[in-house]
Amino acid sequence: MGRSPCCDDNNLKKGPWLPEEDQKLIDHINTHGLGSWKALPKLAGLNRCGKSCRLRWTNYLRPDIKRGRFSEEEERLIIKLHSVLGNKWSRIATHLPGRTDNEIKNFWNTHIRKKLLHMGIDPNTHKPRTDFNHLLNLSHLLNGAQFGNLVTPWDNALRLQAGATQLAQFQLLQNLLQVLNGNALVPNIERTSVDVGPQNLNPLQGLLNGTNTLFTKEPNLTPQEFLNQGVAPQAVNDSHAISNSWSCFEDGLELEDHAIYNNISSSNCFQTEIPLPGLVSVSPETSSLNQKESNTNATNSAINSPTSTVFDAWEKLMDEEASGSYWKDILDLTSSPSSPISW
DNA sequence: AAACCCCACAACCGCGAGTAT
DNA sequence: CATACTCGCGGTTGTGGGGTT
Repeated sequence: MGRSPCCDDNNLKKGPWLPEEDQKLIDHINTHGLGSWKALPKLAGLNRCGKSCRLRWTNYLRPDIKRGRFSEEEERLIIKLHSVLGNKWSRIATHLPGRTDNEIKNFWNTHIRKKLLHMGIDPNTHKPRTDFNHLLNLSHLLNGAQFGNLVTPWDNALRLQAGATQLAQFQLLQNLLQVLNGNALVPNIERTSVDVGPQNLNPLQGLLNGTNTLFTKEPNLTPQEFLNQGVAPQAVNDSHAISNSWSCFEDGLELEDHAIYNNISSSNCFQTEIPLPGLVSVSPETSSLNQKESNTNATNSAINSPTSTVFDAWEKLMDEEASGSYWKDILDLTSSPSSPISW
């Protein structure tokens, strides 16, 4: 089957539309309604191909198009829909009255995508990014300390701080990842090293040498299994809060999308059937880190809120990280000689 | 003030699916 | 059934405007 000869005519005008052209198109459609796009240009007196006319109409001239900035509500909806439908912009657009697929696509590529990346979330998978370059970069400092090639005591202090920061970040990230993956919480930090053997006690080492990832796949647990493993009941409740928030969103989906959503969520996206744990650490080692409980409340409350999403938690985390107040307390704890952390 | 860079968005291109002949 | 054609979608590009150096 050959390609359509629709726009092969080189004499047809391309590029930005002039107001007169817009008016011709509008007048024609108002008078004759939508018919064959192929025939429209000639009938409307336009030196454009039908495809160009259709695009101009559907993306710009249609009277029901809502112009202007996307609201936060719309942005959240787009993110959620994208996590369910992927790059099905036309499908996503059907859930946002007055918005075109092209507009949503542009908004995604220019705003949301960057925002998610900044938050450490892979915009394609909606899971946390596996390329934590900043963590890896920091880990070089650790490696230096590990091999004893310190130059000055000041270097040592810097590396210690970097290491402590990384450990704290890793632990928190780990919990978040567990939440996002719908997995049980890791009881302690050594748990992540199980997959790579007892010699690899540094989780970052696994990241560096490729033997470990931030997404240690573990079996999903039922609420009862959660409890049996000693996870606080609150954690289970928290998980239901997230599930509820998702189910609210599900209500807004059409049946067709619902089927897709269920398919995705049960495989590699968000888990709603399996309860999600809360952002609480049960690690004996890290419990001392979490003594500064007030500092983690912001993150926890984000999860506790029935209307919050995982993205809220991430955003809060990143804000905390940026402000440094949260990490400062951890650093104060871990940079002391009696630091409970040892790799 | 000019040059350069970056960003947002409109528009284009190529492809696949669906439909008519 | 094969072919021709149209339509719609998603990826990509081009361009204008604003900000920065």
